[in-house]
Amino acid sequence: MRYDKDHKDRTHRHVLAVASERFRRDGFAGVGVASLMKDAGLTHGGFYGHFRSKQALVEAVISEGLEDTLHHLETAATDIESLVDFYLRPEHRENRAQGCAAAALAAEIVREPKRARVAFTRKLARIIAHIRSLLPDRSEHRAQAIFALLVGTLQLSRAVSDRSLSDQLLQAGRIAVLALADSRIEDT
Amino acid sequence: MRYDKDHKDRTHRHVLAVASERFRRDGFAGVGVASLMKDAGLTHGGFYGHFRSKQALVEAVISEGLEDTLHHLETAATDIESLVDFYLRPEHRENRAQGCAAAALAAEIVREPKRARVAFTRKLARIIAHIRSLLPDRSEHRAQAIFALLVGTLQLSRAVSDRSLSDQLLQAGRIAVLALADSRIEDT
DNA sequence: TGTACATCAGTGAACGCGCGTTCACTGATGTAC
DNA sequence: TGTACATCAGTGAACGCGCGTTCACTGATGTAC
Repeated sequence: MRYDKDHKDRTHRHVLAVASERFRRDGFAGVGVASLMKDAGLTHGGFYGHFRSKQALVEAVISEGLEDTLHHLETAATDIESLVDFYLRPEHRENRAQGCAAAALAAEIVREPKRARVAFTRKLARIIAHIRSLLPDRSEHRAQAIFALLVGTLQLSRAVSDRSLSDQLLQAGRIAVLALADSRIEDT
Repeated sequence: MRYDKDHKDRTHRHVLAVASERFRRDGFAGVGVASLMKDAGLTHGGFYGHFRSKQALVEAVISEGLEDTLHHLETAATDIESLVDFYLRPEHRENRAQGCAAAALAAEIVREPKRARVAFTRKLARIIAHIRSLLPDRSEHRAQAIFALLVGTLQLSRAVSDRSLSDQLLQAGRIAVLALADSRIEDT
């Protein structure tokens, strides 16, 4: 079956998008090539027409596959309050696949080769720059701490088995982020 | 070779301890039974004399294998400043295997069965209770946010490829934890 | 005290299985004549 | 306009490999007589 000129490109992006969700839900090691391609509506053999290896896919997802989520966060968070509303809402906790990649994958990215960690670092820098732009004093340190707090809060709220504790953690994170954003404390 | 009465018990605890380190470094999926037992100085077949399955080991590590680390944190952190000194020091960032299990494994524990998440929740509650005892106002919310901030900061500082950014993140986390601990903001 | 036997933690070959990867093939459609 | 051929994204059988797991076995030492 011959396809139109940009068919392969569309498939490539589709596989990347599916992988991006599967990785966030099941981890890099938890997603097999065959299972991934099945989710994408294809068979496993075709994978290698799009990516050199599974490792190459992991790196492609980190450097290209998370663009939409980042964009989503950048547009949804127009001030600190909308940032916490967006990030710490229960639906984000429940939906790892479409959620923040840093919260889902940071612990695994540690084990990836330098190239992948460089790509992750670039994304992180963009997020922090965005948060910084929402802060009254444009503090870099404060922006960094706020994002770390968001990531940690979301992760703990997901890992915990007790629903009300999980809700409490989200609430605690919310209050602390707002406190940090308002804080008058110097950061040097 | 017949062994003395508590030999098997010692081996059991030894395998548990080795697994606890390997899991924190390589993730649950990244540690094979054979490789684990080799690290413990044994052969793979013997594993099943100690644990019903790899899954049972994962659950055993979560509910029993992290006791020493928890104890370590509880004794090292006698006030908020020693807590951040202990948690956010570069050696902790570099040493995942002996470091905080929440930072290393929270993102993976999400995928574990309820039983494992219940065990994790208990550990987390103890940590938070300890942090709470260090706070001037004994605020639960603040203690929760502080631990989330510590976890998120450590993870991001580990994932990032740039050394000076990583150091900056640790520093930003430190300042923010101290700010939160001092904060006069109400938390209801 | 000496000998035969029981014990049982640990060994390592073997199992089925799913992994990542390769490759000869398919077949719908664009192109050449 | 009709026919022969080239193209190439996607197919699926097959590969070696390491996984988790099983099990018959080993062999040092405690126990029975």
